[in-house]
Amino acid sequence: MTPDFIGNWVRTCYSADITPAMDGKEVTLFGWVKEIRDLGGIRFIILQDREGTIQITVPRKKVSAEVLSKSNSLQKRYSVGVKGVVKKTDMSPRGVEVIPNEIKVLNTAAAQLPIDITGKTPANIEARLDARALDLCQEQSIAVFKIQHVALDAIRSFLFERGFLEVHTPRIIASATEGGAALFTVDYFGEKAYLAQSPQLYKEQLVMSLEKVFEVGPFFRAEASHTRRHLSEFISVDIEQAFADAEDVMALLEQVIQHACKTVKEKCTKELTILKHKVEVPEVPFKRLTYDSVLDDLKKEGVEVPWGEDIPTEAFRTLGKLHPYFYFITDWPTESKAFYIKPRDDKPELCEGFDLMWRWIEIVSGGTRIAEKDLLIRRLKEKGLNPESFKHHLQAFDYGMPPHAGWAIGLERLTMILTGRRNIREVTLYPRDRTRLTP
RNA sequence: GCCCAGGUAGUAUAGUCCGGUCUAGUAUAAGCGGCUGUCGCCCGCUAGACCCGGGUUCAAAUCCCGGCCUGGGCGCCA
Repeated sequence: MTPDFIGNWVRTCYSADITPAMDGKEVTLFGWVKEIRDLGGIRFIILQDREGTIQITVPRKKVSAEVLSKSNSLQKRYSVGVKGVVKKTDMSPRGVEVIPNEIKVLNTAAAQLPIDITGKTPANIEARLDARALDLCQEQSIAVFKIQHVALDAIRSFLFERGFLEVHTPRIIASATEGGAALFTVDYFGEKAYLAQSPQLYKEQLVMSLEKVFEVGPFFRAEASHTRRHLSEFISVDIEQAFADAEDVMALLEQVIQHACKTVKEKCTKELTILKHKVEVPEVPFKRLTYDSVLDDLKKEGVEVPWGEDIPTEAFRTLGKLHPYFYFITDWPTESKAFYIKPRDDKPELCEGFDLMWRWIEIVSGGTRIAEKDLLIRRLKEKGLNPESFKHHLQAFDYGMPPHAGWAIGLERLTMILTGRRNIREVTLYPRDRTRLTP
């Protein structure tokens, strides 16, 4: 079939914009055939676009031969344009339908689709990701990414209003930022380079000049994780603030999270309905649990964690049952956190690092950073890292590094919470994990 | 890196434990035909699958071994 030309057609509205009040008005719609229900003398075509669906009703005896033959040639996923008249009716779900005057087939599609787009036979995550471009056409997928967009937009506006500047630090770096986590290597004109696992060191340097910065971008970790909450490439929402400590940025963070939840709840009612999910707006301040109190609570639940060690996932799952929403864990042992987290002045074995938890999942980590060069060098050594490979970072500390603090939100993990999805790959357009590099 | 589970039509599944009426069932999708108010439309017909290789056996989707692939858990972390 030869596709029609789009010509001078211009979309007048999205499917979702059509209301019974528009009865009799002519509209031009673009979209895709989602479903066809042909009853013989009357045919219903469900046209889908980004904003939803609308029923195109084709009564055989009341439309032109041209429209009848075009509508007859349609199949699922055909890309089409429809010019027609809105008709108010109590016989369609939204109280409206469109009677077509002209139909353009802009492109065809394979008859047998790799996944069911009507949702009658839902595909597994593997089949969905293999056919991701098509999978993303499903209204649930669209809802997920609209919610992510709204949440990120809310976070950005919130930070803009509080004087944060958006920055972009390098993805290609010469040495590890944190040690530990594995890095992807890159051939940089014959020199060995790495993909950044975090903007940590750069954003810290920027507080000397721009004072309050944030960055939204992808970062890379070459950990061979096999879980529902890890990706090799993930989006981090990072902030760093001069003349601030952990308490300051925690207060900012809980407001950011609250604002994102509130905005999504208000603006995404349609998407949340599609996903059958409810977003609860958390009250601030969030609960603040110290590492020591967490260990005590776990002990009461019969879970022993030796002091000084990181809390294992199983223990976090227990903790998540005790605290079923957002909560902070503070006062971690200095040794359990990264080298740049500031030890407490009064108790150096504890530090000013914190995690923001949601049930059993860590979604944010942050803290007061070390601003004093000698202490930073000592901490590097204690962590088994070579200060020499951090010399370019360390030099910044010779020029008036202010006290500062910051955090990093895992955007996909936040999106999981806001959308109720249980697999991080569902909330990632094209996820990269241990075994998936395509599509 | 370690551990567990699993690969049956386009998709999702039953059957596998305990080998044989499995000539592999069902739903949905697809193709053809029918139907003027569907909204998971309905009805009839058609076509469509046991991951690969080896072994055991009279007989393997089913049991054993190896491989490949996938999902999940742990560790690590966002």
